[in-house]
Amino acid sequence: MATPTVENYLKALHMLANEKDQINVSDLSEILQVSTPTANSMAKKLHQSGLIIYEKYRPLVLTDKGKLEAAKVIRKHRLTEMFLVEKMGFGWEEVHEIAEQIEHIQSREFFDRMDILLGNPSTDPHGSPIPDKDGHMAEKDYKRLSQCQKGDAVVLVALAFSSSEFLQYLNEKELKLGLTLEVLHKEDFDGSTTIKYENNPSVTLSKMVAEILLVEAV
Amino acid sequence: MATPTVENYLKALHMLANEKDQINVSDLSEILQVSTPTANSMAKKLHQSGLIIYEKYRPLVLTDKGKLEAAKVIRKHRLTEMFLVEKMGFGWEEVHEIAEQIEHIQSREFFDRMDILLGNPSTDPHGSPIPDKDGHMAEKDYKRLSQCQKGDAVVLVALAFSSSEFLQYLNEKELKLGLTLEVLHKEDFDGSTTIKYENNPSVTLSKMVAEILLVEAV
DNA sequence: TAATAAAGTTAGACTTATCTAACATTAAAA
DNA sequence: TTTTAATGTTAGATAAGTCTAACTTTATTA
Repeated sequence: MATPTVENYLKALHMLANEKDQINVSDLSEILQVSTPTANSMAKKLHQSGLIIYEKYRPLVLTDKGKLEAAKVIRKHRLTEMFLVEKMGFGWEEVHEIAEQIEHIQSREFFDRMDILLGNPSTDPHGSPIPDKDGHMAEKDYKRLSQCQKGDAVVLVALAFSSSEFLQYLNEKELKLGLTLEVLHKEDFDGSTTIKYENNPSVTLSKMVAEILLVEAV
Repeated sequence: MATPTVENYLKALHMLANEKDQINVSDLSEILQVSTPTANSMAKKLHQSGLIIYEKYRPLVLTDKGKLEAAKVIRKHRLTEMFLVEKMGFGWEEVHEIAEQIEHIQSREFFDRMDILLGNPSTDPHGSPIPDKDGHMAEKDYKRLSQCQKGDAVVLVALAFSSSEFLQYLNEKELKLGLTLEVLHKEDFDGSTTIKYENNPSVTLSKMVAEILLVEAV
């Protein structure tokens, strides 16, 4: 069985693979907050276990086995986040740290039970897809709110980023997944987007924020 | 913060303190399945942290600080067991191994939430008391079924031992906490006890089993 | 293309938690 | 009470995961 440390490296590699086409040792060291020699020696170890392909001075590549193991960890993490929100009453901004620990629990039954109680959810509380038991993950390519035009009506379905600070910001604005957003105005000057939703007065979001909000046409 | 390993040592020490009046290094090594030198060196470390009193060749004694920390771990373990049974549908014979892992999660909020959802339970699924947040634990001194006389009617309230094999045995006999047991017969020869409960035909329990079943007068 | 910067690697050390082998002390038995 | 058995301790080794310092390779830029 993979140690919690190995699980964390696999998870990081899987996330990075979705963001970049080349994963360097330094990417790994940065995301996991360890020194490059540490990431390097772990890369060798993962290679020995057949989880990645590692060759000196070359980018890191997850093997199929590595991808599957990584998806399993991500599944455990996201099911946990959903469970914490739906069944235990936590806010979406509180669950990451706890799920970061619970994802390392070794018990198929425990996570299967969560899955059943949640009714086989397909996404976590931030709209990120939950891999199925075989490691398959619906990699949807959502549009960003920043790409929408004046007059568009869209549903907020996911977030491209979900730090607890950012989630708290969304809480203050009463922005939640599932809301229908109407684009009232797009400011060319700074790329900001003004929207209206629910009973709130219109709200102007910076370009940075509008790029994080992932939407689907109504 | 205590590491998971330290938490395990403290838990073991607290359990041992309730069973014996002297805790030797070898007791600790046996219960935790480590070598005596390992238990010895950990004892020195716990002493340094002010969690136990350790002197060469002397029995180990938990300090107040150590007792409190141990009680906190036991609280996390037992709340988890109760949560797994009451909120996630696990059988009482399945929860120990999972709770053994979850007890090391570092998040006050997580366990507080369990506590609230469970309505501040005072015992775990096996009838063992759950310490409160200050580490106080109701140390009830229940009578054993083996001490009951013919004609007694008692309620099964807790178990003095709860391995998954034993719990499975109780499942087969449909014995659960809360049941009222009538003592029909006591066999002097082998110390066995014959009881009747619910709609079952009468059942004879060995002396060994009757000593594990903790009861209260109806 | 040669010099410099950035990234990657090796070597060696540290910490935690574990082990075995050897030795010391206390307790039990003859 | 002396011998033997049980228990406890020390010393030294190991594995996982981490670090810093020094060196190598690849990439960038002048």
